[in-house]
Amino acid sequence: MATTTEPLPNDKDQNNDTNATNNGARKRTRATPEQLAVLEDTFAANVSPNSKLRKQLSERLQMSERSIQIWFQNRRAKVKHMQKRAQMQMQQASIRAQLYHYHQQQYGMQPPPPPPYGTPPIMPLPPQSASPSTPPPPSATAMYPQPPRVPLPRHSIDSPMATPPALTTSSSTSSISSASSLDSLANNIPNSSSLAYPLQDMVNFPDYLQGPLSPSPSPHPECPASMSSIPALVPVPDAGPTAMLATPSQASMPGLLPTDDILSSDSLIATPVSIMDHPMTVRPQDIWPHHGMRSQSVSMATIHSTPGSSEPSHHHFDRALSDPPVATIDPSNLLMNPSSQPLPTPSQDNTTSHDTHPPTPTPSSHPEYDVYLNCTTLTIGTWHRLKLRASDLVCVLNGKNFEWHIEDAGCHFKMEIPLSSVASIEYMEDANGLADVHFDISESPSFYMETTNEKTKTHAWIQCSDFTEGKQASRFFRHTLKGVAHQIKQDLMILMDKYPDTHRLIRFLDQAYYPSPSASAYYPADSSNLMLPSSYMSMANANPYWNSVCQVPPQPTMLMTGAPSYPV
Amino acid sequence: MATTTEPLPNDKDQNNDTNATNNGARKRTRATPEQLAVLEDTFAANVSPNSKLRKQLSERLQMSERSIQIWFQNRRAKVKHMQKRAQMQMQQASIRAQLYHYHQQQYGMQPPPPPPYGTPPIMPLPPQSASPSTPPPPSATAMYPQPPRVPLPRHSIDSPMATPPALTTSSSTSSISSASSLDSLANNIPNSSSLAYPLQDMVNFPDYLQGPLSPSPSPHPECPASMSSIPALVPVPDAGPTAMLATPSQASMPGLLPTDDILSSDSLIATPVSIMDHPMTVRPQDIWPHHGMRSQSVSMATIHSTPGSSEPSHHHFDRALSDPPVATIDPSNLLMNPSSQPLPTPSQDNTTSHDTHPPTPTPSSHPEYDVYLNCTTLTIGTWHRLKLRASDLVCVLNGKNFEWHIEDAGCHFKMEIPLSSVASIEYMEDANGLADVHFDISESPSFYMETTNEKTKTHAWIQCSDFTEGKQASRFFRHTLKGVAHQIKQDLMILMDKYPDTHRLIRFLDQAYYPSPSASAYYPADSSNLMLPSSYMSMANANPYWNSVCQVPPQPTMLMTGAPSYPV
DNA sequence: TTTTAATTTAATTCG
DNA sequence: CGAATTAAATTAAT
Repeated sequence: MATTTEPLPNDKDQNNDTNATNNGARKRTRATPEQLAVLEDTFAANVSPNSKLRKQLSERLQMSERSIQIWFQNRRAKVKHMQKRAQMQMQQASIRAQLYHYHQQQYGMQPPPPPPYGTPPIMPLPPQSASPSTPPPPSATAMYPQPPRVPLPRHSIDSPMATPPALTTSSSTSSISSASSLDSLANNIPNSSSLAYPLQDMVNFPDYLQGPLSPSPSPHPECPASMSSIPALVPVPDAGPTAMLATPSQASMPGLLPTDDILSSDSLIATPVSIMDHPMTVRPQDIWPHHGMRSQSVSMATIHSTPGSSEPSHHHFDRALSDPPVATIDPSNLLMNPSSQPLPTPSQDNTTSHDTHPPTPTPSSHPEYDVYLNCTTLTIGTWHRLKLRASDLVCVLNGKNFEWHIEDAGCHFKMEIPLSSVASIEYMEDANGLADVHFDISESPSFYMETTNEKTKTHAWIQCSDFTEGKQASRFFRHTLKGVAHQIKQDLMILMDKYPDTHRLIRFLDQAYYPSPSASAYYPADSSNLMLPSSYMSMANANPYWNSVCQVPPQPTMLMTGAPSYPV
Repeated sequence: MATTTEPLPNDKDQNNDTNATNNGARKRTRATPEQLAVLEDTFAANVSPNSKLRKQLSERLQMSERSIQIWFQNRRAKVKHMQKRAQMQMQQASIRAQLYHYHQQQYGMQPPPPPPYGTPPIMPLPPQSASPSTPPPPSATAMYPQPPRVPLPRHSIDSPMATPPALTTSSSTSSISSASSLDSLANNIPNSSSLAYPLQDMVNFPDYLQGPLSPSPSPHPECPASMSSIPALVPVPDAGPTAMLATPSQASMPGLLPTDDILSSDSLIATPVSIMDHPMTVRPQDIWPHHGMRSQSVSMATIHSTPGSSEPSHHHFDRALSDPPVATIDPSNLLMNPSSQPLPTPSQDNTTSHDTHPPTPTPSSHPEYDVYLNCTTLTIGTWHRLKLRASDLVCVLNGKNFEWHIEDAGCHFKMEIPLSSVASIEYMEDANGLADVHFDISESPSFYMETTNEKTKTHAWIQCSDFTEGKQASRFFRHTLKGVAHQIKQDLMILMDKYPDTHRLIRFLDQAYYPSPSASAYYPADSSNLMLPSSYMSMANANPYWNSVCQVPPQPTMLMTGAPSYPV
């Protein structure tokens, strides 16, 4: 009772309920910023720590294990909730896009003006979706300050060809404007009666499209991409599968302590965490109030399909930093891309994900090895995608492209970055055993979503518009993957091994400090060397949950710091 | 969709997982109040219905069988969890009692003041157990609103005799105050240094005594009553084996439907329920939020031993409704009561419990027959004891006393009610095939706990303080047994047969209504007559789990209603 | 009001 | 089936 410094464990059984009377007087213990920093940092790498890690956190943070557990529960719930909101926005935007397109086709006229908030009145939507009692989700045009608009080429909105709803292959292409310009345009159009007729008289929107907007307790809406039965209505998610996670350190959180010994080794490797069933789609500012920048959400999606091409070619739209790309919609071609390519989700059996994959069903037909980058988070601008379960985020160098795969509520998205457009890849490790890998690219990625032909049960990728919130991926050309340091470092080395031409791109930077002394207590003095893929494999296999939450293998971080093994 | 009124509650098969993405959007189907009422009512009589009964419930409640099953599982787990919590409180109180007593003996001074919350500072506890981030568990004295305190006779606390720790027989008797007075006293004493010395330097508390207070991962603490190795430390559970169950109807739940046809006959008699390993110790408000009254937990136990008497005599303390009894402690005599009387647990072979027992090993040496009252619940005030397994609750008229036996985590308790103090026994049957038997008594019962001499392996009953939560048994003189109607009715008839002088006490009241028409679906038209003990016997034998959860035999309830068979 | 700690309950997984 | 865990929903404190 006298000598010990602080590692006095908490009374592991105090949590057993304290309120003896169960009198609802719950006492709230607010987490201090320091505690929060550690918790968030841990959450960034492991959204569902096992009891051992929780115990370590408990000791470190002087919180009860119960509180730790509850914090993580609530944290996951929070992300999930955000995702739900964001997805609703996405679908609303999608419906608006369909509407707009339908109008284009049917009447060759300006689309009905969307209301300043929420859903357009022409939609047979329940009033409460736009009722003031339920504040409309901070969508897009309403919530975010409009960026400086670059005048758009008029032709992009001035070709209202009255194309009939093409249910079959048709080369008709209706160009529409990009989101912000459309919105600004639409907002200036009075809600004329001729445009406000009820659309549902002609079009029966399937339930799942009205899903989240319906007042009825409809089941969770399906992915609107698998809608081959209604080819004219192309849901083009616009807000996209925006998901997020950032570490407080990334967000330049003030008062952040260099907490580093969270990612304990053995406790992490053995965690049979349950994999969350929902991918996360949230906006960064919902989770990280420290993000000063507010991204701008957009309202209208665009699709550019490439008929007949089994792999969509890269369309490098003319773009500027402040000018979203302009694409065209041709719904008639949506199902013309029958290359059934299931989403590569190596993390579902991702115990081998560190290994080079022999020819696997990949989004592309390149014979090259796929190299997977095991990461927890993808960040572009302030848009984030958090990997809570295996399929939420898959980053792979596949042939000549980097591909970021995102699965959200059954919808598969991806963006492709040609390796040729990558200017540099920077690996930066922090003191917490985490690392960022910055991809500086020279042009916008290409965006795709997967469609499912429900008749043939085949899948196809169709190009779509930038699905990141605010189309940030079209403006910010630095993509950052965040992951466990040595894990992603190894992936990079594998990458260099398989793709020697990346040597000139990759740089390993030691951002900062070595692990703090206290970290040694958590990282056992395991001096095992950096494992090469062959030996790494077996280790990964030891934990079937390997990639699901990007758990860290039992390797001391300090071995990862210092000079890069592959200086280029 | 047109005719039915409203009983189309939940779409019983909507849960077939619409989301193809296997995003396990766990659909939570919340039970309606009506469903809950039925479930709780069923649970009150049968905590583990078999599949047949579950199926009936499923049809009746429009819930899936799976949901029914899960509900019961969770319900059992809930009770069990409550029990664990309550027992830990009990043990904490016990430890405090020991501490206090130790102080009394060692130093003849006031006990160290307990801190406002949690464990006293003299305990070797890690600092963070009192850190602000982890608020200590609110102990009984802290959480419960203190009742109006009745001034206690000062002598009860003014005899701080410096008795040395009596490890052998000693007639020294140190009087201590009752719980509330002790707490109030202790709280007023400043934490002077002379009292805050480390006690463990002189006394090695066994691990199981420090159980919930210890920072070490101690295993589940044993019953503190079997501690003959440390005779000076007499664990006197104070919160006692509080357990509970009440039916929603008893708790005057609003919106309760007269559901009555739950206790299906054959499905009940054949249920091979697994017997839970833990008795239940929960507080009523944990389970029945409808209980308006909040019991007051107390902090200090008292013991009054009766040296040399093989059966403790009844000490009728001076008591008032708001004044807990005051007793004395003489730990030297704790092991002086070597009548090894195993707890009579007739329900372990209780298929014969309806029969008159020939001379069995009973707590008393009376030659009279023991008559067991098969019941599910004992209720005193808002304190409840639920019988989940056989030994959890045994109610027996044994010679001249009613005895309520309670076994909790290896600890045996009982309270004795002299037959002479019973003013009336009322049998009231409800429409659900359950019945309450109200015992109105004229004085407080006597309370005992069983000790085990670990050397001789003999057991002994020592008198202890009221172990019901809040010492309600010392204030409320109506004891209610709840059980299966005709079962307990028969027991009463047997009782009257064996103890003719109880005729004047027992009254059979027909509380209410006949079973509702819908009940006929669940009570097969088995018009078998009220079985007399002789014929009843065989039937009871058919189910070895007969008494463990007080399952109801296949007898129509309506036969039980109506005029009492033994009008007095 | 929003955020978040905490509770309750339905459901899942594993042994 | 139970134990442990988790998610969904809710409550309540901030």
